Amino acid sequence: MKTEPKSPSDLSAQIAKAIRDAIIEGRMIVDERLPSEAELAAEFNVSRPTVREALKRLAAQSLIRTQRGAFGGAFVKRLSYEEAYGQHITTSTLLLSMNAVRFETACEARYALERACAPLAAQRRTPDHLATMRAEIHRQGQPGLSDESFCASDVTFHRALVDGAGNPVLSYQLAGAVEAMQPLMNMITFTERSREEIVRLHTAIADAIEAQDAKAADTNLERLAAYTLALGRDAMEKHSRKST
Amino acid sequence: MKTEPKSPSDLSAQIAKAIRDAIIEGRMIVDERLPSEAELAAEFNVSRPTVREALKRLAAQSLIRTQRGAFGGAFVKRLSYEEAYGQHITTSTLLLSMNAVRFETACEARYALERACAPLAAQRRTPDHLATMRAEIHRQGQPGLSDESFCASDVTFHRALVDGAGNPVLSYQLAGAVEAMQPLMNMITFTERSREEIVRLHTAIADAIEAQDAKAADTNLERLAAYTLALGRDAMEKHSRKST
DNA sequence: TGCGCGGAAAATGTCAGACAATTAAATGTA
DNA sequence: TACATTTAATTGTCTGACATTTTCCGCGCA
Repeated sequence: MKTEPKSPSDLSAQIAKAIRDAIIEGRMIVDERLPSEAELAAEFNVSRPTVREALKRLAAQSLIRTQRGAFGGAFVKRLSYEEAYGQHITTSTLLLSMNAVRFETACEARYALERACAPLAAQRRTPDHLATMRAEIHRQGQPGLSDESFCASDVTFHRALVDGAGNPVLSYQLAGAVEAMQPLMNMITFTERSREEIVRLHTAIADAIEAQDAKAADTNLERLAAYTLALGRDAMEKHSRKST
Repeated sequence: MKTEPKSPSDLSAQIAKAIRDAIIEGRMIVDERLPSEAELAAEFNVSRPTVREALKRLAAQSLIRTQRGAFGGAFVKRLSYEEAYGQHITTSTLLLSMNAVRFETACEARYALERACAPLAAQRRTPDHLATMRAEIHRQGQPGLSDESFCASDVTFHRALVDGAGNPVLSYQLAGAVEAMQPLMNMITFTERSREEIVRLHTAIADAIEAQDAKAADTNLERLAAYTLALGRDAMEKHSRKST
């Protein structure tokens, strides 16, 4: 007398879904303890390994944490910003790398979103954000910096800009867009001249943010978007010529 | 002679991480088959259930899919936009519900991002997008619509707006911001007057998008943001008064 | 009475072995 | 050749056991 034999097999997925729904719909609150594996097994009429597979699925999504020992068990976990960042970045990166997303598409998305942050960042940036931006600009001017390091510094710069908006939800959403672009950016070879131009634009952006001039920040971000797009188009073209 | 007894216990997490890294770093490509569970068990020197728990973790993140039968097994999965949407929405919703995010913060993030899409949507919207927007506006004008349905329709309207930008990466990033707001929006009681105002603004936005007038779209989105913020503040205030 | 220590208990983590279910390829047959 | 049957490989599930970790409680001792 099985409840529903509709979806053929994969009991652990069904059980995971049932528990996940309970958490999402708020029927279980943070730090509440789930029944023990044995109890869940009895409740769902499956064996303990099956329940365990279900719990591991939830653990992979940071929905629960487990704790050994007496009065241990599985607990609904408070999803921290950091973990959410991490998951979002992983997903975004894979999405881009596995779906042959055009450089233009990713670039457009990233700068559109970043420009949305700029006015807020101009209002609210703290000395900390400005210091980070300046430090990264300085690093980007160092000769002998590898292309990878240059890109990594670029990401840090832009994250500081985004964080400057002082809205953690915005930072979270943007993290995916900014970080996921890095693998695509890494394919670009930055000549000395292009680095100079980028540093120039970064400086202009930092200046505008410091001066709380939203309009100037937007203008220069737009220029940077256009320049990055051109660089990327160039690199992609070379790349495709090589493989043809 | 264990390889690394550094992190005590949770072999399945370590194994999952090892495989996940291999996929993220591109050492395994889409549709490539992983070794069978028995082979992985031998390779990592653990039992099959432990390997299975690791694989379930990866399956929960849509990194692999499994297939039964001869020549079945676990395969690296192409992460589809839809699945990525789903994961992002789940994570975003939980992040907001579990971290006592202020209505203002979420609202600000959402409209900042949406306004970033508007100019692109004005350029590229198709008749389909316009039709969806008009249909939802019509629904929102129906009397007797529950607050929940009104909110759901609101989400559909805004997703059509975002999709109108014709950039799937942008749609993906925005999905989290727009959908995750719904539980917060659901706490608002929409009076007849507030619905009228929202419908009026939605109509103005749809008109602007249809006329490809980016500036008008932006202006009205800004107004909608301000109005939503005011409604939300009101609702939150009442809510906190009730519980005090 | 107060304190520390050790065992019991409860829970997750891991293992071993078995069987069921499913699927594609190989094989046999008309 | 075309179709049915067998077979082998692989995941899905179950049972039972043991290892490990952690908390709690009671006991002995000062």
